[in-house]
Amino acid sequence: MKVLCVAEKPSIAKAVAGHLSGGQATTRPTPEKYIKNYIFDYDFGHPWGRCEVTMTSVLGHLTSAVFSADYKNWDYPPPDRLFDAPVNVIVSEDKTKIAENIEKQARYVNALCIWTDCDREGEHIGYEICQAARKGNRTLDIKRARFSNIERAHILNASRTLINLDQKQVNAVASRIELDLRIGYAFTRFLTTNLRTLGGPMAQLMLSYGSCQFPTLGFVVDRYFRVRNFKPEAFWSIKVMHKREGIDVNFSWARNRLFDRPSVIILYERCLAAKIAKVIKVQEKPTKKWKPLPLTTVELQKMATRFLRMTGQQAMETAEGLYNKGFISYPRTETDRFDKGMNLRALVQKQTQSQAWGDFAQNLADGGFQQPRQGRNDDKAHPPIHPITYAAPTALNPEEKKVYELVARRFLACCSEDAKGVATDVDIKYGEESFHAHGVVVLERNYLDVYPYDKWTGTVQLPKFMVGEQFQPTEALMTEGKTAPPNYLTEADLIALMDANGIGTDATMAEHIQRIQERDYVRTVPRSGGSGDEEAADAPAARGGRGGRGSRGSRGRGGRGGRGGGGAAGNGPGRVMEFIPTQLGVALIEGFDRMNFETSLGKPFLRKEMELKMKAICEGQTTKEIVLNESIQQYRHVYMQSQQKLSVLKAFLSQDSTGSRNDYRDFLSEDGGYRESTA
DNA sequence: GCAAGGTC
Repeated sequence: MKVLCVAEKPSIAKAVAGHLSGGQATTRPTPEKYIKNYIFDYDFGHPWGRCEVTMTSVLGHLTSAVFSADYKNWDYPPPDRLFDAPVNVIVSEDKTKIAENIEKQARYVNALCIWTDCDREGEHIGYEICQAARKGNRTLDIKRARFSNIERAHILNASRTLINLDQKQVNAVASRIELDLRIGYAFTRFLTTNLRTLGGPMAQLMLSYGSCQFPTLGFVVDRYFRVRNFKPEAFWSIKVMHKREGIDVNFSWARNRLFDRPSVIILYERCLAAKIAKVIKVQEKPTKKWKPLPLTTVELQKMATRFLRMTGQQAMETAEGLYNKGFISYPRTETDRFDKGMNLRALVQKQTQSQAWGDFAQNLADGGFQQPRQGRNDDKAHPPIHPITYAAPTALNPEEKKVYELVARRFLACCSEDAKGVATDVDIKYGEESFHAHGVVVLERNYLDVYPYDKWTGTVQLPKFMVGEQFQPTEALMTEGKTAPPNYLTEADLIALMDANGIGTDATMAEHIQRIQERDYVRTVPRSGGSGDEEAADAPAARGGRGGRGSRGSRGRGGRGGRGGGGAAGNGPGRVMEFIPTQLGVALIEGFDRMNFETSLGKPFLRKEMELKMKAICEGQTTKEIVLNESIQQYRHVYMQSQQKLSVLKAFLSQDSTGSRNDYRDFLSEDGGYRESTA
């Protein structure tokens, strides 16, 4: 019996061949420089038994969907013909050598075993491999291995419990490919050729539409309007401060704030009249700050943009470099839980060599090790991102050093203990009003020692208070403030939105963000100092107690998580980049919102719909043919509407090109309508 | 010249 095994990428082929052969595989080069064939013997058990094995790989997808040559021209046939033009699946030009290698190897074997990633795209790639192999051999027995990591025992187990390819998943992906091609090409040509006639800057531009890039742009535009149309509201509050044991204890008002000044004045004056505050509750209880979850791609990108002064794209390129050098595991994963079988202690041990975090790792190795928390996501294809082997700083360039450090520290944090502390809560009654103070003392920093990206804020120690005791507050203030607009989106925010709404995959999100910048739909600008916090500060409106006057208008800091706090990896505050749409970007989104009443291309719902349809195909509730028919009809309808109301879109864009000022407020859609986070 | 998805 002879078997051909094919993996999705060279690293998997190498690892699997290593395990199956017991390190005894013979390596042969192929015409494609990245790909090698491994030859060895292996006993698959029933039914194949002892086999001569050739193991090789592809590099992702082998094929691509293309229109026939009659549709090359942008003007004729008109773009809407792309909705039903024939689509051909061909081996991509840069993959012919790979396909030929598989075809040729298939001639010498009886069976084919697919070792692609166990996700939907992997299933489709598996199918592409089948097609290439069948060209060389019509009578192959075809199976697929199911595996989610490349631990030896796991791989050996997978090789003995082979399954069949899941044609439903293959069909789901085939639908996605065809729809993205038809819709993307049709609308891109439609936009570009029609709006070119406006002249001016439009004449030169490429205006692309894509099922991921447009919703990504939509998020930026939506936030832009929320900021622009924000109406600040004045509010008033009462703050009580008491100095004891050299500590200023700030008590916050149980009512937080009211938007009615006279009421606050009355309540405030009652407090002052009472003069004395009484402690009604003192509570001390243990508390902890949880260590982070194992690292996913989305999380890596969010952290890199926050703490490493990198874009998501740069972070991914750097992580890929580290992966290709064997320093870190595969960087494209949705999984935030480690497989129980993984030997994490051995990986911790490897980090003990580090100057920077070796001592911490040694502590874990000496008994401090704790099993990581288990997140809820598992893509069944890859483990969380973790260091594979120790990388000396001298072996890395500056970017790689930062990303590697992040991955290593995150991993060690995962394998250590939550930070522990004691929280103190003090409630007082001052007149008729209740106030509250909260303090935390950190007792054991634990993971925080290796993980400078997290801070345990609010670590203020409170002095002793006794229930029933009375005191005259050092100071009581009536404060006033204004609600402040939200911030424009940072890259981390944008990635989080895409993730929560299923726009793009972990491997492509950063590309979509880059693409809408290339297209001049959005730009990044440094965050200006002004806005930033949920609420603008509390300028004192009046003071009482024994205190004097304070300075006006100091703006509170803090608010949103993730600012500053880089520590070793450091990112100074004040260089946060924000995404704002260009007038072109605004015009496209708003134009589509106005043109197509029920299905706006700018909203993320369409992508979510496609996702649901793919799931339905996988679960057997519908078929590829039905989904393609439905969706093409739907998008053709949107296309026709867009064509009819082209003047609306043109109006938006010509305002842009003449440079006239728009008041976009009229066009703001009330409901955001999409999810703000996964939480 | 256009999409999004793999991977190098």
